[in-house]
Amino acid sequence: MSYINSSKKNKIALIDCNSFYVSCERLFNPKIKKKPVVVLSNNDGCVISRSTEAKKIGIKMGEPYFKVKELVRKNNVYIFSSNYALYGDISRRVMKTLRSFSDKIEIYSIDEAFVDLSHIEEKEVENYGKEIRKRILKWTGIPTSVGISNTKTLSKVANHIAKENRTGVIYLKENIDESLKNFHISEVWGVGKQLSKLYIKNEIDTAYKLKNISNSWVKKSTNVLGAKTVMELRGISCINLETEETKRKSCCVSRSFGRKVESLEKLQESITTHCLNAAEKIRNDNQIARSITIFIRTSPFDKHKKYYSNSTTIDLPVSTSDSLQLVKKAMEGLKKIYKYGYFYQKAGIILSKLTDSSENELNLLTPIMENKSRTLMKAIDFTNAKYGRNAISIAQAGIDNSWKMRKEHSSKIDTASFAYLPKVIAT
DNA sequence: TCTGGGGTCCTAGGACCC
DNA sequence: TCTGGGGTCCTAGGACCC
Repeated sequence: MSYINSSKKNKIALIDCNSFYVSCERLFNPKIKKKPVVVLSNNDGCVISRSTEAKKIGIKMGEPYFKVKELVRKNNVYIFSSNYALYGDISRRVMKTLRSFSDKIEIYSIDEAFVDLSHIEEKEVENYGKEIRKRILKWTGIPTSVGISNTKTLSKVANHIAKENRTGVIYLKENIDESLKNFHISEVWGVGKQLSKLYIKNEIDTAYKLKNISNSWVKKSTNVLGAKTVMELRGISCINLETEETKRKSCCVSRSFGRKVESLEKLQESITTHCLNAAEKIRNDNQIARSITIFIRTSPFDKHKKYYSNSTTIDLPVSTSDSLQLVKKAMEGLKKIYKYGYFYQKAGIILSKLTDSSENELNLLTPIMENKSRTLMKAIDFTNAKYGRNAISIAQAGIDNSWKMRKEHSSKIDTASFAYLPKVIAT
């Protein structure tokens, strides 16, 4: 019994770019259209984006590259190392295009966004979705899929279906149950590996069955997020559209090594580099950190060597974004957790307890030095922005590249550089 | 030989206080 | 010798997302 006219319900669209990283590479390389293409993660480690053709061959998402090398060779799959500067740039263009439709938009990740379509008339919704697709494709060259329904979770379902049956746009409003019956539990947004296992053990293997379990059972067996997912499948909106841009609460920079690292010295170099990059990132957002975590680990996959993983967190007396102070603390932390005799595979740092840097101006404990350091940091950031990342660094970061990432398949496209613009020859 | 990186949120349990 | 109970805050670890 409801007084609410169903047409008054929320309508939320999820716009998701198809094989986003692959699509970005294709923009600048027409010859790989319709061909199997794969983009690899940092260090050329795993498959993180696949074209439809590559999916058909049987290359799985997240699979280690070395395991699919044979498949790649046999099928002439085009391989690319990831180029995040390019993907970030294309992403901004896609989102800008989306904003030409509505301000009520939540940028959810690099390749997807929720848009509120509640104001669109019922009979126009699907066409509107088609128009969004068309414009993004025309203005940016990126193909998308659009799923629309009453809640975020349902629009995720709709989007998933649109991707699978290649219709481009799905407005899920009637016969939702039929769709949910064919929707595997593990594909539901918010249901990961662990929850899938739990649900399947309890004979809940489709979205439809999850929708119909009792509230008390979900709450007891999972947590509030589990309960929210169930409500959302019922069409009751529990997860709001976050249209305000928020600043990050922590900032992590970490990398696997191209080659295993044993010495403290090399770890110091990498941690210093990561720390400088993280500090620059938070300065860019006018933030300061109160806490810094350093972590190192050996490979969890190597069955023949002993595994070691450790981290330490240091609270700073006063929040800062000063690279030199942060690096000093990071080095202290690293010495605490470093153990000789291991072959390290990855190292990183996390800056946390981030706040707005303006908040520190009122803090009487802030040393006068802070002003001096701020001027220095500004000069460094300016120079690095102008002459390229790490144009100015500190000696501690090292110049020997032996531990740095592998990146053997880069397309080297840089949309911020004139040198990489396609050339047109007029005769 | 080779298995990514960067986030958020939730919760159990410990520390602490009265 | 006996050794409470309830509240809050914090954090590490886990689960999830892309």
